[in-house]
Amino acid sequence: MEKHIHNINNDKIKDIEINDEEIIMDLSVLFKMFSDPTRLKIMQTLLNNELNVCEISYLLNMTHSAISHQLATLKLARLVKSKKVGKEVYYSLSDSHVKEIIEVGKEHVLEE
Amino acid sequence: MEKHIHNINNDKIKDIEINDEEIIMDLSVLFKMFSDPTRLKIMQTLLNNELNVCEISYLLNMTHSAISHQLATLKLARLVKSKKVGKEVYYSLSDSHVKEIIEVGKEHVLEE
DNA sequence: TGAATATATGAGCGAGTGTTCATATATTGG
DNA sequence: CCAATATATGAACACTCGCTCATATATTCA
Repeated sequence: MEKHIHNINNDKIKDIEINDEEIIMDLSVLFKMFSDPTRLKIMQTLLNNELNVCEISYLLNMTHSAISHQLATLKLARLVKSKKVGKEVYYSLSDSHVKEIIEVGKEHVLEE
Repeated sequence: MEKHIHNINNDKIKDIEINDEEIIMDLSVLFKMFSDPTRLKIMQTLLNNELNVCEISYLLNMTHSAISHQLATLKLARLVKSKKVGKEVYYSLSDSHVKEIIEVGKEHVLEE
C-alpha cells in the first residue's frame, strides 16, 4: 500500500458501501461462468433443451472431453443439473437466472 | 475431433441455434469484466458516485496502480468513462446495464 | 461375456490475467 | 521553476484456465 493517501474527502465517500467480500466472491465466480465462449454456447444450447454430452459436442463441433469438462464446471457452479438415462447423461439448466443474465448481457452488447 | 459421433437425433437438435460467434465473443468479454473481484468492487463504488483513483484506492484498500490498471481495462470495455478535473481523473459508469447485470447476478447468488 | 458406446477425469501444456514495481507524464502550489 | 501530488503504463512474475491426450468407469447389446 502506498504511503501518500491524501486529500480524501471523507464526507463524500463515507457512505459508499461495498458488498460483503463473500457476495463479491460469489458474484465473480458466477460471472466467470459466463466469461468463457464455450460455456456460453453450452448454456445457450440448453436454454430450451435437455441435451447429452454427445449432442452438445456435435452442435458446438468440439470434443466430448472439452464439453464434459465444462459441464462439470457448470454443474459445480450449480448452473446446470444432470439426469442419467442409460449410458447417457442429460444436462439442463438448473437456474432460471441463466437466461436472464445472458439477456441482460445481450442488451448491452447489441446496443449501438 | 473424435471420430465416433453417433446416434445423433437430428430432428431433436436441428433447430437449436447458437448466437453468432461475434455476439458470443462480445458477451464473454463483457462478463469477464464482472468476473474479477476488484473490478466488481470498483463498479460497485461507482454505482451512484463519481470517484477518482485515489478515492477508489482508499475505499478498496488497494494500490493506486492496481486500481488504475483495472480502470483502464473497464474503460476499454466501455463500462466506465472518465473526466479530468485538474490533476485528478473522475470515473463514472458509462452504461446503465452495469447496475442491472450486478443486480441479476445478486439475485442468483443470494437465492437460498 | 466382451466389444462398442457414452461420459468422466487427471495430468500437462500454452495462453491469458492481476498484481507489484519502477518509471513516466501531467498538474498544482509555493 | 521545483517539489508534491495524481494518474498512467510497461515489464515481470505468479497464478489461473481451457484444451488435449490418455485413461478409467459405466452401460448396453450382440
